[in-house]
Order: sequence, then C-alpha cells, then structure tokens
Amino acid sequence: MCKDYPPSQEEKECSCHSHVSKLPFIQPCLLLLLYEKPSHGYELMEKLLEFDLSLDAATVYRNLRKLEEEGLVSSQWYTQETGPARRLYKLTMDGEDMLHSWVHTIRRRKAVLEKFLKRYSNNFPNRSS
Amino acid sequence: MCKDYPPSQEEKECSCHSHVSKLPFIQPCLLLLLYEKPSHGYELMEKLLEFDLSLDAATVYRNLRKLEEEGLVSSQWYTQETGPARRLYKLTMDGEDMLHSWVHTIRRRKAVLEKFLKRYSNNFPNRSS
DNA sequence: CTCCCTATATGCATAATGCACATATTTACT
DNA sequence: AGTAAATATGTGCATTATGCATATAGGGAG
Repeated sequence: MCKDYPPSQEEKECSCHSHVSKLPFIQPCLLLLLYEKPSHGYELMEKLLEFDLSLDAATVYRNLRKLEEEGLVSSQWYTQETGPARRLYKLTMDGEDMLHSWVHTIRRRKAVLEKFLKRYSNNFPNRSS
Repeated sequence: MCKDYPPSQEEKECSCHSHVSKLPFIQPCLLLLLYEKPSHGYELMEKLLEFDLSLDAATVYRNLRKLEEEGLVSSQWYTQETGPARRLYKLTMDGEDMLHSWVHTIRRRKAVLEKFLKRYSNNFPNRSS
C-alpha cells in the first residue's frame, strides 16, 4: 500500500493508486447516499443493497463512525419521530470533496475490471457472453 | 457474508453475491495469468502490475499457497535454469472452472460500479467527464 | 404479554494485509 | 576477491476489517 492513502484534499488522488484493488466500496456509497439525503445507519443499511453491499449492521455503523472521525460526515441524535433515537448523519464539505475523489478511483477500478474481462475473452472467445 | 462462499463447482456462483463488494481481485488475476502460462510467484508479482495490483511479495506467495490448498493450482520445484529455485505453478481443471466462475462475479461487480457512477453523474451533471 | 420491527452499539474470533526480516542463488561492479 | 544487487521464496508480527452473536431500548400488532 502506498504512503499517501487516503488521498489528501490537495491531490484528490493518491499517487500509486494501489487502493483501486482493495476498494472499500461501502465508503463512497455512504458518501453518495448522504449527499442525496441526510440519513441514519439503519436506513443507509437498506439503501446499500442497491449497490450489492452486504447488510451487516455492525459494519455499517462502524464505517459511519469512522467517516465521522475523519471529518467526512457529521452526526446528531434525532428523537423527533417515534421509535428509538436515531443518529442522523449528513455529509460535510470534506466529505463531498472525498466523494469526488472516490469517483476517480472507481472509474480506474472499472477500467481494470474491463481490462481483465477483455483479456479473459481473448483466451476464451467462445465464452464471451 | 453468505454461507456458500466460495461458490461450489456445481453452482458456479454463490447465492447472495455479497462477495462482489469485497472482491479479492488478486485471485482471479492469478488464475487468468496461470491459464495463459505456467509461472512462478516472482514473475506473477510483476505481471499483476498490469491489473493495478500492489506488488507485495508476501501477499502474492501466500495467495498462491492458498490457491494450491484449495486445489485450484498445483506446483512443483523447478531448478533447471540459473538462479534460485522456483516454485512453478500451473492451473488445475478446478482452477479453470473457478476462473469462469469469477468472471460472472467480476461482470456483476463492473455493473455495480457503473450504477454508482451513473448515480453520481445524476447528482453532479457538470462533473461527468 | 409477547413477539417483532426499528435502531444503535460492543465483544470476540477470524481473515487478510503490509512491513520487516531471514535465507539462498547468481550476476555485476570495483 | 569482495561486495552489492537482482532473483526467488518464505515466516513473524502488528494492524485492520469483517461476520456473528449479543445487549439494549422504544414502540406497534396480536
């Protein structure tokens, strides 16, 4: 892994791009969902299904707390409605910058997957669906 | 994570697909490279750069040993040429089946990334490069 | 009164990785 | 000859991330 991961706000990307291969996809998904609408963990857990992400509650809550530690989201308790208290998260400015940064990584990652699939097709032309 | 990961040889895919998000990309890359040509760890380490994968030697060697435990590759010491002995790996029949199985996962993973990027573009139309 | 859904959180075992380090062979340079 | 560097594989250790189980608590349905 390179030294400057996660990418700084100045560079918007790290220099070696090695994290393309270990993309912790839940993080950019949370940032995008929170850009669209402030939300809480339990709701986000369900929305993550749209990105084929597993719905383990512990993982979602811990990732949200981690994003908050990094200053990418902020939270406050919300008890207006019925039911248990919710921790309502919203995206910060740094979080929005990080979202844009992630997009570069994800585009590159997509290109790598395409490269793999093309190379596979070259070896197995009959299986290229 | 679902119970039937990795996918069995019968099903070719697991049922919940949650591993799409945690794709250990080094494994399918090793299988594809070994389909193209039997090789050893040090050489594979360099070829993995083509797929943007970090070149930590320990990770490569340990993944190869793991693939061998699972019966997807086989190895034998090779001392014909000059230099230190090499452990020469080649793909097994099960390994080739697993490679085909991985392709389904990677295609789905690619579709998820495209879904993310499209959703991002909807939110930031000016940034859609 | 109990069960289930909503909502958040912690503890523990497991798995995977990065880095440092160890070892051995051969080549290249001084 | 001596020493550094490239080739080649491997282990040990600390860190990190995850899944699963569990705990807690509010509120609605039967």
